[in-house]
Amino acid sequence: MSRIRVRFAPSPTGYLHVGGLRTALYNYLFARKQNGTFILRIEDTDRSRYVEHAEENLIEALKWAGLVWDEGPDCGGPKAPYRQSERLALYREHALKLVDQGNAYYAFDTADELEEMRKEQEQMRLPVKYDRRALKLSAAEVDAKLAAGVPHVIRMKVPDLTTVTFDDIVRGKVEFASEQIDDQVLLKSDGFPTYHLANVVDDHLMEVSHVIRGEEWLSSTPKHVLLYQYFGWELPQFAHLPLLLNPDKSKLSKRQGDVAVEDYRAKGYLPEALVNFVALLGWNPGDERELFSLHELVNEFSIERVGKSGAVFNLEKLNWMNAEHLRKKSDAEILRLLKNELKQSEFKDATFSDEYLVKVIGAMRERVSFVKDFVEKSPYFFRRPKQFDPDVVKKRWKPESSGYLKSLTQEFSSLTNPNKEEYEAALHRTAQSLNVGNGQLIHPLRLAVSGTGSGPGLYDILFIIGKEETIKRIELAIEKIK
RNA sequence: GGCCUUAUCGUCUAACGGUUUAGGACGCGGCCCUCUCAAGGCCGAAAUACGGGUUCGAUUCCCGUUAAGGCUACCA
Repeated sequence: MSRIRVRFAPSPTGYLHVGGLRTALYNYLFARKQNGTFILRIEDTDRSRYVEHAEENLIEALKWAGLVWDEGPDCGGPKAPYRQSERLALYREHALKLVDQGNAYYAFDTADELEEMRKEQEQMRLPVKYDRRALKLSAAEVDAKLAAGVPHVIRMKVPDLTTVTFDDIVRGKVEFASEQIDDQVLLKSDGFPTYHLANVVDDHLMEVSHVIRGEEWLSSTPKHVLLYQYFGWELPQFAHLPLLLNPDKSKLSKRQGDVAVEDYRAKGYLPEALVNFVALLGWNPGDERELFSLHELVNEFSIERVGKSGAVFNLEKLNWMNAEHLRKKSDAEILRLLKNELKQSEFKDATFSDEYLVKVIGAMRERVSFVKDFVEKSPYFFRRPKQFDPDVVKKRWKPESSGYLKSLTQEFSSLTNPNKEEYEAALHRTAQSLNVGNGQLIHPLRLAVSGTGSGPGLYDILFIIGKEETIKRIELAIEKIK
């Protein structure tokens, strides 16, 4: 049995698409599970779409997600180079070989001529396809044009009247009539290969055993199969993954939301959550578990369980999953993330001890979905309330409240280093002496110290901000009530 | 238009012909817990696109219809 070798072969368009992340992830999981090799190959054969720093962004996003490759442009490997723009001679050599064998031919048509041809075909409601006009040229004419330096491409010659068949791991047997297959350009006039040629040549030379890619490639797979046959190479196994969809079921794209991994990163999603989420878009373990670490996914993944139908990218479930992954983290991990978050917040100049922040984490971890929620949902742990929620004020601050709060400050003042229970006891005592229900004190007090009507248990808040601060905040609130 | 692919709750999905009154999760609604908000627990509404076959029996197999998507470049 030959070694498992798979690759993720993105074109550097400037960012990593979440669909690309899913494809990369499945390749990675498949390789790791089978003890195979995961290769990163950059398909930069379109000079007109060159984007600066695209490759760095791609690598950055992949690393952020936690994926690690064994061979690639950054780390090298036995089949280097891993950037197609650095392998041009290879493609030319192979294209020429096909011409020699009669499986490909030169064509000298201009872009305008081709466009006109297509227009006519469309008008006559014919399938749009290269009409092989270049094949009418005699050998002498071709040589003359070549010698004269006329711009040209090399096209593959698709056989007539045959059926191209291949087995796809996710879709089963797929067939195409060769009449439907266009004489695809293999080598462009700028000397660069098209995807089809470069992809086949590289996959063979890099000994790729399984081609796992998006469904958008299914239609061009017969061209690739033909090329393997022309070269006399063994076919890899193909697995075409279902597409990731917009809410309207079209292929996931910009315009309808965020598609770049970096967008999700910037919005505060955890890499574990994004990875877990996209893993489940088209694959499931067969039982009812849904929460997985990358490591667990490696153990559970099987390409046979990949589904066939497209999956809508559902943000709400991603949000839930982010909360789940966040809550699973240790205090120490969240502390690191929170400190980082604080540095980018309005509190970047304030300092808080780790001990203090860990208390905040303990109080808030069941109430947040994102790290930034610690700051956004409970800013009162980092500064005094700036304003008091008007709806809550209306409901909780009655005329008698300021008197109650005053009593509370007196009671609290007598406490030394109170813990949660002592705050609670003190509040109960005050309520009793005032002859009112605990709620008459709890709600106004919560509002006074936090500015809002919701959050962790009141005594947790008091304990965290401390006695001096509690009393100060109550006093400031009393001013407001007046 | 042509070719290819797909089709279970709103969404992600389970069910590899019978154990199914079609299961789980997100979201949604209700209840419990409770100082609030969450978390948690319980309950609920919610789906096999349609039509033919095959079979003792179809979500599951076959055909057709419909719908959706992908591809149809000297882009990947």
